[in-house]
Amino acid sequence: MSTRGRGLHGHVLDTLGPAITSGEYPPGSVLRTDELAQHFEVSRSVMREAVRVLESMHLVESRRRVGVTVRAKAEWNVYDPQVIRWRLAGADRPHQLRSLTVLRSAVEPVAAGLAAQHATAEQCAELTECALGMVANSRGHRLQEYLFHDVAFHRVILNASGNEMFARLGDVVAEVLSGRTRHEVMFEDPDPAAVTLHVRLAEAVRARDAARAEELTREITAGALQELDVLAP
Amino acid sequence: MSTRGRGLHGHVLDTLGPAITSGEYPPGSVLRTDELAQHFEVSRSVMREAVRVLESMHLVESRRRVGVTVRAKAEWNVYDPQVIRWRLAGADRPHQLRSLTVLRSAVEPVAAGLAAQHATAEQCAELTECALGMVANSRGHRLQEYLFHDVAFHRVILNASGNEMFARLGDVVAEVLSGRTRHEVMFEDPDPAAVTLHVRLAEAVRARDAARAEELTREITAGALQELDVLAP
DNA sequence: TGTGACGTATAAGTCTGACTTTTTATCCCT
DNA sequence: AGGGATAAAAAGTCAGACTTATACGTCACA
Repeated sequence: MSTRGRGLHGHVLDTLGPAITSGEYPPGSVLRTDELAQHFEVSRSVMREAVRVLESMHLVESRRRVGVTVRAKAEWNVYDPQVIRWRLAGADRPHQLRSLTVLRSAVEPVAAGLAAQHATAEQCAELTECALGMVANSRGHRLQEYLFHDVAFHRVILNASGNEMFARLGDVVAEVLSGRTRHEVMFEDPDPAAVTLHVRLAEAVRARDAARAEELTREITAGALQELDVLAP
Repeated sequence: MSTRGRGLHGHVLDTLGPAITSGEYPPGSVLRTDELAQHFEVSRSVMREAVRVLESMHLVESRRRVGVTVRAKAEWNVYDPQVIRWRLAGADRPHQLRSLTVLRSAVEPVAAGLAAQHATAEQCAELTECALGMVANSRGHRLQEYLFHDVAFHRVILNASGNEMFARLGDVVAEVLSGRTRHEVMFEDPDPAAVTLHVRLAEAVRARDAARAEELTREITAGALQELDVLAP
């Protein structure tokens, strides 16, 4: 998924991107296009295209007579899904996971409130379906199946909010949730309280109760934050 | 600011990017690199670099034997500052402004709460300074000066939250605020209630009162949303 | 000794043309 | 009509030559 071989420049990015975001090339480092091209055994044209992409993500800055300079972390386009994926795969994964979870705790409650106002009948149906799927897979170590429905649930909420900025966070939430299941210690079944909250949230949206939907989502994201505190001190 | 002449490919992007985000090339449209290169009177290499950047923003998809296809709006990286700027300059500016303001109403209250917990003494000082600047310029049609302090105020809050995802929304908030002053009808002095709220928010952060900071920011963003409702029906 | 003008080396930027690869559409044969 | 060979089209890749901006060192002059 992350590595779709869409050409040589894609392969270069898949190596160089993580190298930069992981700090292998610290901010201020100067790279030279020619050297990189040799190192990756690609032509300068391909290398230049890769550098342009990194530049558009504000990871690097290219200046004449100087080279390609790695920018300060504070300048990176941290909302770029590609950058998020690179960072989640790298060393500061825990830190990144926390940042994103805090973002979730801000955005999702408001999104849920809007979803309660704007969700179509179809979206309400999807929501209850996902919630039921979560319940059905909440026991017996069916983590993959549970995750699938959990991700789908939050995606529907974000989409149903009717706000495109919220909707585009679906991928981010998916990464956070799946990352939690994949990498962190999560051998046990999911918290029953969380499952119940999702079921009640689906009901609240169906009932057009925006305030309740918002409050329930606050509890869900608060739980996610708390869980993170337990796992990563 | 937006058009920094960082080369020919930058100039191409400044034309082609807005053309795509404004719907001049609707989703599904197929462009050909060679034709575009001729049209912009640049070499294919330059054109290819521009296309790569657009591709990294998920605005287009490049496929062999087909061409460069404009992607559906739902796939765009709408958090990319460049994309945001292009869209704010285009036709669906009102829609975009609303989306971003809703995002603000979700993020800023939580950010303010965190800021109250983590702000340094220096940041607290900056905050009160900005608030005073707003007060000083809240009368007498000093809109530019008021805007300057308003933007700085919200930037400090987002930075002080200690969350990098929030911090990177500083530019977005700046665009929204300055856009409001620049394009919309805002000949009158700013709402005195809003000014007061900012002053009180600075106090709340200084007093480490997270709950109050969050609530005050909710009122501020609610006001911004309401203002938008009045101006754009 | 400090300072400013000047020249030079360097690395990115640009262009061109030839070649390769992938994918799609067409055509032909069964 | 269906399926497989074939051709065409567009992106992808590469190599090499040239251009341009600019950091840095040098040297003359104050």
